[in-house]
Amino acid sequence: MPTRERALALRAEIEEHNHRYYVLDAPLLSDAEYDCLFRELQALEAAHPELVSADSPTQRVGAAPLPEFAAVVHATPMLSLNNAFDDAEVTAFDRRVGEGLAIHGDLDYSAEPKFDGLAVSLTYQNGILLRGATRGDGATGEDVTANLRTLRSIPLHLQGSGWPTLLEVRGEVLLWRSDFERLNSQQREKGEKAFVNPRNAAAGSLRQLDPRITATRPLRFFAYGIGLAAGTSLPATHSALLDRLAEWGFPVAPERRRVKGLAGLLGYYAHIGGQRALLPYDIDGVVYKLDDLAAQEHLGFASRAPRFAIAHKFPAEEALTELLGISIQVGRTGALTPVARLVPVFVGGVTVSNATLHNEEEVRRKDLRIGDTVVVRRAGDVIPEIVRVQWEKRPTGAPEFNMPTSCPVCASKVVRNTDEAVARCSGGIYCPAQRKQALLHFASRRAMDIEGLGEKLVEQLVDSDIVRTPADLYRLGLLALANLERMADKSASNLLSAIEQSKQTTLARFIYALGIRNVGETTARDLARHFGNLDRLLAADEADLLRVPDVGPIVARSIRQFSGEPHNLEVIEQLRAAGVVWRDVEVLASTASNNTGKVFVLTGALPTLTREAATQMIEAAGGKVSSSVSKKTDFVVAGAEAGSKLEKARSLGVTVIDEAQLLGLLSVAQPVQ
DNA sequence: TTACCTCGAGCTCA
DNA sequence: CTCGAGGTAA
Repeated sequence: MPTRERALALRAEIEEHNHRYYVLDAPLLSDAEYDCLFRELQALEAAHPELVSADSPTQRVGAAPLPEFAAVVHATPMLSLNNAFDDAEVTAFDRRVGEGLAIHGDLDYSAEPKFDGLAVSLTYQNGILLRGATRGDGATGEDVTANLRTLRSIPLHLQGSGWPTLLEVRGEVLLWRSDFERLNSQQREKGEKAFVNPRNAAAGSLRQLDPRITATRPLRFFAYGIGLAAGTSLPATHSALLDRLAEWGFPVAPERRRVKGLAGLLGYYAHIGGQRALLPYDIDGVVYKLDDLAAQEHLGFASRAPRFAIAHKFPAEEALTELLGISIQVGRTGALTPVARLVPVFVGGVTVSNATLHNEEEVRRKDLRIGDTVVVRRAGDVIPEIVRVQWEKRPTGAPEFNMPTSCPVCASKVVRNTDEAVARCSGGIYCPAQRKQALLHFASRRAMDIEGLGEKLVEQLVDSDIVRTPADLYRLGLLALANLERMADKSASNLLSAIEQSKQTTLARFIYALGIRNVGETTARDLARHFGNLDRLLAADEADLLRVPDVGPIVARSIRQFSGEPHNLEVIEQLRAAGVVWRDVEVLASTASNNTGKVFVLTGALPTLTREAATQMIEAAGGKVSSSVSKKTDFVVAGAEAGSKLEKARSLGVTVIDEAQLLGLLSVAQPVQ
């Protein structure tokens, strides 16, 4: 057989066995027989490098390391699902779906386990794996193609036929528990650190810059849906779509089922719950999706999650531990937060030793006392929470918790407004804790972006009284930094140059950096845009401030309080004197105000602009971009394959425009900065 | 909130 | 080798 044909045959055969092993879980060959084929192909390709192709199974061993991961903008955002924690919430979901579709009687759902891994997106062009990306914040993720290529359960090219020319498959990367155990014993043998749970091990493996390391980690993939498909028609139901994905070579959960109505959903939940410990991988619940894809489209999305699907989560794992004490954290605004210090306990896959208690009321309600035995869980997957106290184990004489009446850091009086739950230290800038937080905020990435000024450094700078206000940062010299820990020549000069660089900023960033209460990034931008320069903002009275879009009485009062404080004005003067500058934003001209406050909704794929670019342009012109169509929407910008938003716009009589019309609208108001 | 990866640089010991 | 900072993910 000619070499070329032999290579192709070997590839096909190896892929087939990969598929049988990793996807169907039904191998035909022993590992040794498989290795034999694999080595033959490797040898062939080594002898004939021109035969090597990116979709050859030998390429799964991992390409050369990358300097960094590139950003990937998702064609359609990778949203998360709403959660249901009990039967009542599932019942409500089923009722909402029925009402939304005006259907009485049982609905058909597709139900599947909810894998505990990381969400990824795989893009195939003409059947070839083109790109793999992490979910990121839903809009933008990271390009981890080289790493995902090494997963044998991910097809490098699609099988079967009838696949779209452009296909984006979404699914979960995870480790099976048995593979995780094996990986950890290998790690220990090599003298490296073991991972604490399969999810983190999978996440860590995927974030390796060197794909050759990823290749040695037994990661798996399960597909659960698609983000995009162009060039062919798809099945009418989600369950048929999953079957189709299986035909194309993707692993899909064998536990998936079609179920009918609420009873079917709850029955499935109970069934999978019973199987949970027997499954080879970790799951944290089950997912229900309305099966009919057209009906899904009809229901559409509410804010950040689809209306047609929900995750029914298993109850969070709980553990017993002891409350060692309650410490008080002082925030940037002086807010005092009680934090439970716990005897470390492993729960929900991590070791928990702290849990925020939010405020005094919360501690009272749970009646926590030092020395109590408490039930701890991780609520909503992440935040540790004290569920309750085991009263019977309470040590005798344990005193009630009281919020301190003076700040634990600066001893200033603690005040609490009658209508608020939070107690605050009244020390303001005299409180070192508040100063530290204010400085960290000032230096943070979204504010002045002073790289290298982190927690430990701020701690040292404030404690040694080298820095009291943000303006002091700009007076720092090599000498002042000389005696600090971990701050030798190189670090010091890097810090100074980062501080120097931060002097060039924007008005919006600067306003945000000031840390005015209730003024976050968005409000800071609104203020910068409205007033155009800082002096006008500082001189504004409440009435002026209320004219800014989205500024209400509370925000207006906070700003007035800030600018009425001479010390704040002084620091601002010092900052300007030190050379902090920004280009004043021109107040939008009257022609531009055509778009001011107008609400745009983007739907479908625009011919030339990305969603991000369109959003930026609209915002720069004073408009707003919203994710869902309502009566308040002024324009719906529709692109190719616009879906339910377009229908909704028509039914509400909202003006629908295309990209060209959008550009026309915006062109009268060119972005100012 | 915790766990993980990665980087640059400081510290430590030969 | 260890630390601090900065990033990501759930």
